Amino acid sequence: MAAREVFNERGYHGASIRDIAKRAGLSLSALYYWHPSKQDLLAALVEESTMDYFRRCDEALSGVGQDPADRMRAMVRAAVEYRIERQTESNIAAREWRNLEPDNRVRLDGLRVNATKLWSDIVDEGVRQGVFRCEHPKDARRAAQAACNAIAQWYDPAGPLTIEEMVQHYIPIVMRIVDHRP
Amino acid sequence: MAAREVFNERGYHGASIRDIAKRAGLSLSALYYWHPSKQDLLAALVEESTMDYFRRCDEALSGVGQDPADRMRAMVRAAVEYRIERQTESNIAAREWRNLEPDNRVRLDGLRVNATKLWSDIVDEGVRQGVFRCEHPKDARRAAQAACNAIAQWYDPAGPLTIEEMVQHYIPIVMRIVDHRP
DNA sequence: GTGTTAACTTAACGATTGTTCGATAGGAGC
DNA sequence: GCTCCTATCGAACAATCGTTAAGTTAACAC
Repeated sequence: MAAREVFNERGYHGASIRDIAKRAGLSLSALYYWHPSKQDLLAALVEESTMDYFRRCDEALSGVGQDPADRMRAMVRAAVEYRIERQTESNIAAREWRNLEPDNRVRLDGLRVNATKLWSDIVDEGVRQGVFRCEHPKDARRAAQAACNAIAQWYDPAGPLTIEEMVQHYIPIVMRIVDHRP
Repeated sequence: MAAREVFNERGYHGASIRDIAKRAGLSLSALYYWHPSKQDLLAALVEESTMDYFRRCDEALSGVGQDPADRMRAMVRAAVEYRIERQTESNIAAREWRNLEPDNRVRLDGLRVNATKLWSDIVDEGVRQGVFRCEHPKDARRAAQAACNAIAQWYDPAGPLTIEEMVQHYIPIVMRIVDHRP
């Protein structure tokens, strides 16, 4: 989808449907034959990307045991990989969320809440077991998510850091945020 | 400035100059009498806000000694206070940075680099002295900044957390991110 | 009273926006 | 040969966009 590139470069309102069509190698009318509206282009993109994020996290957790530390490590891996591998969509979803029309926003907010709950449950269980000793679990969770989310804003695929290195850097950071003590 | 509200609600391209004028209680032409262009409205807003951030950080650091831990705590306080007290401008600057025209962007990028260097210098000095033991200072700095920056995205002034509580929550989080050991 | 200036007004400018319409080309089925 | 359907085209729609021009009002200086 070429809408991805144009939305990323110019933002939702800054991107014209003519730019998108041109980038896709389609005429204006041909684009409308395939997609009903500009809003639908954004909603479809955000939905696919958000579902991909949730699915990655869900699968990562299903492949690991019940230990909160293990689950947190799996979660960070999934999150870091997603933010890098789906960098463009991640940034569009973050920036253009507000430009979704109410129906789309409400529907997709559900997905977002689900994903955040995956983080919360791990932190809460770790605190309950006493292996995470952070004083404020909610803020620890927010800090951990924010650190991972921000990767999409600055990561340079042509830079020195591989995805695996990023995962290995961010796992200890997040473990310290939740104050993990084995 | 009413541009602040409208840019925040609709984004730069989504906000029309007519909306901004109406919100300011001005006619369209009266707005143009006071401000040369829509782009100038955004640039002025972002510049003032970014300078305020830098000034707050700078003053916080000048009021504290050379100990990296003390300096980091002062920095977190300044950052958290800024993200809450200037929440709207903070969000606009973050989201609409890309919509600054090249001249404005280049000029303001300098400010942003300066602010980031304040963080880097503290982390680097802490690592040099051995009081911060994080393995990857650059990523620790990025995580700390991201955690503080994100506050502007979710903080609710009508919610249960006061500014001072936020400061007290985020100082230990950041100290753990840089792996401070006294 | 005359001239100057600041602070607006109404009206319009050309350009671009998202979207739609009717025409048409080409292939498949019969 | 005829019909149907998919995919696309060029052209146009009304609306809105950022910006500007020209005229008006009120206050003040001298």
